[in-house]
Amino acid sequence: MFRIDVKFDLKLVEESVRRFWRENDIPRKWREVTWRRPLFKFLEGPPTANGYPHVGHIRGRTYKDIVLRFWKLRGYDVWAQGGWDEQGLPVELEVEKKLGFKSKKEIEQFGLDKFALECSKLVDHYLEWWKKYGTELLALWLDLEHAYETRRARYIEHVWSFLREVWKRGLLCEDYRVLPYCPRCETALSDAEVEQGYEDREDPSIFVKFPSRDEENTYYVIWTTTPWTLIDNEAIAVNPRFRYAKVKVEWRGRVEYWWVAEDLVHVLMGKFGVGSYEIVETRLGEELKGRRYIHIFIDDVPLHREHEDRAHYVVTADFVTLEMGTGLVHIAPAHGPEDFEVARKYGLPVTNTVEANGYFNSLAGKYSGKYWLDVSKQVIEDLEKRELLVYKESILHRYPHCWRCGTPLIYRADKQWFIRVSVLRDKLLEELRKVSVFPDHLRDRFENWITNLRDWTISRSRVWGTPLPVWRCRKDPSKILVIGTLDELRRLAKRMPEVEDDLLVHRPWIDQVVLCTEDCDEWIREPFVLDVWLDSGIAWIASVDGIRNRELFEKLYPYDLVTEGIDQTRGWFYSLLATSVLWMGKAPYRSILIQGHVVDKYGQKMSKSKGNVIWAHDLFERWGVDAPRLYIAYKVAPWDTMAFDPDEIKETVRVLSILWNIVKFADTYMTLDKFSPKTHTLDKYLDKLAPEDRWILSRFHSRLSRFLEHMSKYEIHLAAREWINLVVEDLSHRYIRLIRRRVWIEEETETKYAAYAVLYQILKGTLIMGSIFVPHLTEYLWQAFVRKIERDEVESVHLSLLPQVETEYIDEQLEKVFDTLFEIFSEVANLRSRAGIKLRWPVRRVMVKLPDERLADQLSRVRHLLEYLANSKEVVVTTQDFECTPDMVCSDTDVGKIGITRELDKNLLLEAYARELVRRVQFMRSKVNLNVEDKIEIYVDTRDDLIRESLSRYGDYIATETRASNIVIASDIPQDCYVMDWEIEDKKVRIGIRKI
RNA sequence: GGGCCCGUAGCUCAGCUUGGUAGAGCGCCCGGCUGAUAACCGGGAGGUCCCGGGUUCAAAUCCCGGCGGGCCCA
Repeated sequence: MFRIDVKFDLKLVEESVRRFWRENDIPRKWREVTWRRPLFKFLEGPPTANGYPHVGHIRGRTYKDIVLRFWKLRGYDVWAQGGWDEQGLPVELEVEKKLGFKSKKEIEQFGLDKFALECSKLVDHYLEWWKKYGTELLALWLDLEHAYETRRARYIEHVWSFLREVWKRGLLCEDYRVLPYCPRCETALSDAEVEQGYEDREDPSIFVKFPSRDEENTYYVIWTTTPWTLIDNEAIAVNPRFRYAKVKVEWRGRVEYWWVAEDLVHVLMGKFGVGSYEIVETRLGEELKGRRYIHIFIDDVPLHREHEDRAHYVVTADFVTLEMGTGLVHIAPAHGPEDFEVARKYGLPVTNTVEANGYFNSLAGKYSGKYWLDVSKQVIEDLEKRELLVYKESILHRYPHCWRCGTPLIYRADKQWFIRVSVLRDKLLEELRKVSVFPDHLRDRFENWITNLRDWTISRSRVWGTPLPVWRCRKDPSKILVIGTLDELRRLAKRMPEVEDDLLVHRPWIDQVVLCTEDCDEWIREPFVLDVWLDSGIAWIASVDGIRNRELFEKLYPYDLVTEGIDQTRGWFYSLLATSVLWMGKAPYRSILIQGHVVDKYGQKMSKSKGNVIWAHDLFERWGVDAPRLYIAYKVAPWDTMAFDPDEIKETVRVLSILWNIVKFADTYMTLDKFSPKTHTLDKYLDKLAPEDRWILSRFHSRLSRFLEHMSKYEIHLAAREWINLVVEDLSHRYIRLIRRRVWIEEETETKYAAYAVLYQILKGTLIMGSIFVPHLTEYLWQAFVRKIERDEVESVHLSLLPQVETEYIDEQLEKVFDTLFEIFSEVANLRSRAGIKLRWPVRRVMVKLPDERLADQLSRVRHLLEYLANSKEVVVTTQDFECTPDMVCSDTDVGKIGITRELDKNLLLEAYARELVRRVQFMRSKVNLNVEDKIEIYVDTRDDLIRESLSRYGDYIATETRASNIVIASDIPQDCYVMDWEIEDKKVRIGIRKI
């Protein structure tokens, strides 16, 4: 099943590994919680089942998996329960899209019950994709069998219990508030939701004059970007401390008087194109207070006639600034939180003529029945006609949009349910400070958010969500009852639909539940559902059914880690914190890892409309799983934005193929030589280790140590880079190259087995380390190599343990010596290519001058390695300067001065020819597909004396290198030979080989 | 308007905490190896370290001010 003598094919590898895991139940064994080992407690942030998983999700889930695997390999049990977010606006919108609905009315016509069932069905559909591509295929071993689901009755009961607790503490409130509404979804949104939807938008920016009632021919000039709110205007606000000017202007051929802030007069008159003007009077804002104006829609919107006694005058407010506008702010109490506050203070009427769907109602007179955006246009037109529009332009600004459907939001006053989290601000900050935030520089943002925290609007006028568990007494609507559990509900129920629990806890069924108590014989439910963030926010207890499984809950809470995208600072990270601090008095997590977003390779946000989304399914189809995983792991820090370029995955494929080949190399020779780690233990060879063996041991353990260090700080990219360098640089480029000669020796030498013992141990460690990034390939190699050589090793690499860092192996100086060694080799190669001497041609001498005596001394002791690498007869390492004679090429480098001789005497020449011959024979061997151990006979036909001499002097060498039993110099080559004609430096040579 | 992050080779990113001659991978060009072989290895070209100022013997690195990109808050 696991063979390494085949072509490297990642997708086949993954396929057979998946089968192995399935057949041997490895993920379940991996997840097993013994309660005997320390437990790493992870709380899964539930993905919303309203779409297909894409590369952004895969990134986040790869990190989750890497971290979980890491702790498992450190000897922990891991708590890895899955979870799904299945309700709320996101799901409803997908269903609406599917059914082709454009408004909430259509849902009602369709039937709430049918709609709810459609929602549930949609969730089922997407869950399949999430389970397969977002989880199992990715090899994210969450427990999906026991995954928590926010639509289940058991889960919803926790949200209810939480709210009942909030209610008991007097923090669940009902009140009029000005809130952002999505007119498309016809529901209010929370601050957290609004934060996610700021987008640039072009709006009209208009300056309007309100006629004064007290002064002849005089106007107050205000500025607004929301013309439609003028309909519900009730006052003008000025800053009591600013000075205002009454300006005599000539406008459209008439002379009149305008009030604006004094400091802005010049700028504004310029903007309005008023040629000549004159300030005739100035007043403090405070002095303007109480002055009356004529409402500009007094005729069009009859309602305002009724307000004339108690509104339509100048008020003062500190929030008025001079940054934008005129220093006079129009106040529409229903359409701005600040306006609302002012209205409360002055007792102004709160007029709201706009319904939740964005249409003006019958109170709006002339504007009744129109959509707010159209009203804006019409207001501008009307004001223009009436010559009340002083100036009009447009403005590009950040405007809140619905986070799910993209519709611009409107602010309007309505009755809503709140949790008074604002009173908890300090406690939340205090508890947050105890949490480790990765990266720490994002802590400020989180704190900043909490510092500015406002009360949490939790009611939504929607369908598919956790119902607000509030019932109101029919006879006395001031009486409220909050239900915490289904048991309680059943106990008090007077009427209840006969449906299963999971439906009962949803609209419309729950709406039919009528309760009865001693106080009141008929309690009717408030028809709201809850903000979906409350669902996932309660996961810290609901995921394990904590109100019933108290013991388990207490073992898990608080969790060690929660990790999601940066957008969740105000989403899930916050809702977890708020609910937990409210209910339990502390944060539900010890650390949070905040992940960056994924953008496309041009740095553009991925979106369906742009068509640049990379779906998990396509990604895996093309690249398999391990290569994208390693790519994600090493490319950037978890918290950085990642520009995802699928073409770059090739790089990680290359790394993985190198790993494959290294193991294949080891496997080939270890098998050939019957290496056994039980008899050829590393201990046995410790005093026979070559310097390169001691070097790779040191390098491995220092890399392992840094790997652990990085992982503990969630610097996953740095840990991955350590591992990649271990594979590519240390093992492939260096160590294997250095031990090749030793490994090729056919006799059973101790030095060969020493190399095997070292290489084997390091490869095992490398596979275990790498298993957190590339779980499939490492498993495959574990089975194909490690478990072939050690049958009693643990059955899966994922059930093994990371090796300990053996500090006694770490020798920084030795590592430095080898770094220097390879740098010198590099430079020699450079000098050779400059001098036109191929590596195959030996040089007489390499001179190295190092500044550091100790380094020079140590390097000198491994100069035989340099002689081998550089193909030099001699390497001289000194700290003395040497002369660069005319027969040398030299260079000064970072490490020191390096020179090589370029004279080629006859001896060297003969050796060079021998190598040339070897190379050609090797080429021919591979041409005829000979195996490593096949023996051959070589026939050489040449008339060149030097080549003949080379053959006779280096015959043994050539024979050994090419596994030839004999070499014949002959002018006629036997018929059954494979023959090729060659030219070696203009010398013609015909070579024939045959297998014997 | 405020806060945070980022700006280094054609591309993706290290280096910056603790100043000391600018790094890697990919791509490109050239070469090697042919016993890891549809693999592996080496070399080269390529940079105004976003701009300007300051501190310093010395700045990619520290400080100040801009510019550009991203995120967040108002």
